[in-house]
Amino acid sequence: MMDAGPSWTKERVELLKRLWSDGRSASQIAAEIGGVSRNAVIGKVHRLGLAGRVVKANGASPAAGRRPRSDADSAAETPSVLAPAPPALALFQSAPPSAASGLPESSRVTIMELREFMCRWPMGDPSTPDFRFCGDRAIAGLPYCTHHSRIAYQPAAERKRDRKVVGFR
DNA sequence: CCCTGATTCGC
DNA sequence: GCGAATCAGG
Repeated sequence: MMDAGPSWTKERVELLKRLWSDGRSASQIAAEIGGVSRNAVIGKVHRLGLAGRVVKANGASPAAGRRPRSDADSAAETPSVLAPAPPALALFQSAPPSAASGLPESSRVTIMELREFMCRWPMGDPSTPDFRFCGDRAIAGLPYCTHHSRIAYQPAAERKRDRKVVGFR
């Protein structure tokens, strides 16, 4: 039989649509469908016009896949905007600089900005207005992002002794 | 570093 | 149409 590669059959497309609308990530869908990469899934999703599950407020993320491989323009690249002064919000007065250990603390959102797919790891004192949630992309089915999931779900064997107070920070 | 989706473009 | 490469961001 000349069964070429398992392309996007109607069944596979329907499965894709279903999983995508179901909120599964591209990589998860790719793994579930099998035989395709997450890029393939994303590409197909876009061609199907399914992209943009999340309604962004105001085209907040225009930047994405440019392809600088064309050296032609790379030569004429203009550095332009240099970022001289980082705002450096001094958010948590109780947060020492000891975060140098590599603590991501990337996004931080208020409870109003918190979405289902965002990490609910509490950060700061809940009794103060500075209180935020981590807000990173949560692992599907879990309330936390990958980083905080590792903290929250430590194997008992590993945290036996080194269990420093994880405290919400 | 892990992940996420977005985009471009050679095939 | 397809998806790897690449990008930006969490």
